[in-house]
Amino acid sequence: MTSTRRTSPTLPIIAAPANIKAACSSCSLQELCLPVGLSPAEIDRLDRIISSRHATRRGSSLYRIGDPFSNLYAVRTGAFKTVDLSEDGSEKITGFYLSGEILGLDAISTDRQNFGAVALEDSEVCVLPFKRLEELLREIPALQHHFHKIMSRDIMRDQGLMLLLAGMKADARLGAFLIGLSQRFANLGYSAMRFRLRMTREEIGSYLGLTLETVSRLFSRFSEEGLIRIDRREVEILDFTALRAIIEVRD
Amino acid sequence: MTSTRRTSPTLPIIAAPANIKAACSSCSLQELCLPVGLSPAEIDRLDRIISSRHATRRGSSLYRIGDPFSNLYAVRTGAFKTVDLSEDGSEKITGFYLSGEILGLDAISTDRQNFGAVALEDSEVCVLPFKRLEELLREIPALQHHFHKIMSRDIMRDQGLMLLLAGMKADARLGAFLIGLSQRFANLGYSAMRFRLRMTREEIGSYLGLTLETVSRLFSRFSEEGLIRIDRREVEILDFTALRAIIEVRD
DNA sequence: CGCACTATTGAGTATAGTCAACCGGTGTGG
DNA sequence: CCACACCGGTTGACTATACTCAATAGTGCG
Repeated sequence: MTSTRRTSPTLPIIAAPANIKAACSSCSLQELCLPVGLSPAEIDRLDRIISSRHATRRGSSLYRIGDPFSNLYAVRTGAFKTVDLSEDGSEKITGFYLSGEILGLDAISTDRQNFGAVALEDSEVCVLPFKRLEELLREIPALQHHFHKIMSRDIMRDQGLMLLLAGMKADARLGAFLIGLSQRFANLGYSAMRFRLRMTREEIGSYLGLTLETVSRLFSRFSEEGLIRIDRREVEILDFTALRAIIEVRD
Repeated sequence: MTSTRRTSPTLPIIAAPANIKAACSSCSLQELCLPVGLSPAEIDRLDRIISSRHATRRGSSLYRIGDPFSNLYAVRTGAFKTVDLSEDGSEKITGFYLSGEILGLDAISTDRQNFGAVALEDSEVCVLPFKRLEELLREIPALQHHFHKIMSRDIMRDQGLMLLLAGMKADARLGAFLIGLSQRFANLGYSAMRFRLRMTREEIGSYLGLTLETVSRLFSRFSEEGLIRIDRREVEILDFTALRAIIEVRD
């Protein structure tokens, strides 16, 4: 909504010049991203393999389905969606990624991108050359273990979503989605109770296996019931407990 | 649920004695499991960290939710399901695991088992102490990369299931399930066209987000339509192409 | 032999999907 | 600068898909 306004049409999509190259050592996401638990010296070694930052404009692709895989991407600022395209052209959203989260882990197994990554707002990522990262993992046990935890967390999260999709009714899905977003924003230091959705109703529906109409109706219902306040994409959670209660009603 | 009945109370669940300890070097799953692409010398080193095999009787748990995490498990023979228990006692199935597949990857992130693993038939696993495995990954780049691929493949597979659950109708879900099983059996060298289901209709339904009645009705319908022949748990795929066609009708 | 479990099938229902109209804000072009 | 078109969102009416409840039958194990 608003972000388009802020978007300067002249901003090119380029790797950032070397002088503003990525630097974990000075990054505010240090405690959420790859460097967790590393010593300053180790962070410095990590810094050295991160070739560049990369800006992606809202609506543009960071990578497309079928692209050869060579890098992982750590979201620095902004937000992304990953999308699966079916033959008929319709797209399904497989995930949303916020600051500190890693994109591209699924491509390791296939050496090609299996999904496309599209920026939901003007965003910036750190480019992590995977080959060099693997070398570094061999040398820094703490980084190795943390990387395994990151992949494992992805598996966990996906399984959580599977449970949600397989077992929950529409209202519980949307409730769980809001609570999940709330927690992720809280982790980033933002308010857990008030945040802005980065995606449309249609994108939420695609992700949750619902239609945009159902999502819209549920937002209205939650609002009437006093669980949330919602104005366009601004969400305020008014009754966190009641929202949690909705998702417990799992068959 | 039911499984308690069949479990013989006398067969102990134990680590196999040392003389029949796990040995990748002589395992028929070498090309599907961890050792993919390793030299004989490297496989030997892998062998040395695999402390034991472990037999699990049909219906018994390999591990339970909340167990501390220290090992991964490679399925050697048999099949497992992983289950999530909700407070009210109902269980949801998050995955099925056949020979050569790795159990427990989600627990790396939490240091505890997030799901329970229950044998669908009398089964045997190789126990992989994760700490020692990580050490070995640091020393054998080929093993490291393959392990990353295995984790990545898990992420891919989960995302595939998410797409299925979020976007497909009941018949497409079941069709995709059958085709997926068929491919996995084919990988193991079994027939792709004829196999035995290891799980009940209820377990399939739980996994696919359907009721057991819907699963049963769909099997009947597929059967009437000449797509498959099914007798209890014996499945024969008669028209693979038509089955594939069903799952394309997404959205 | 009988019980418990698994599976099949039917009838009625509820949930979410489909189709459609409408609204408001935003950005574009006359 | 205003009008208009477009996109995202809301709401309503109707419908279809899959769920619930229920009855029945076949298997396999104790």
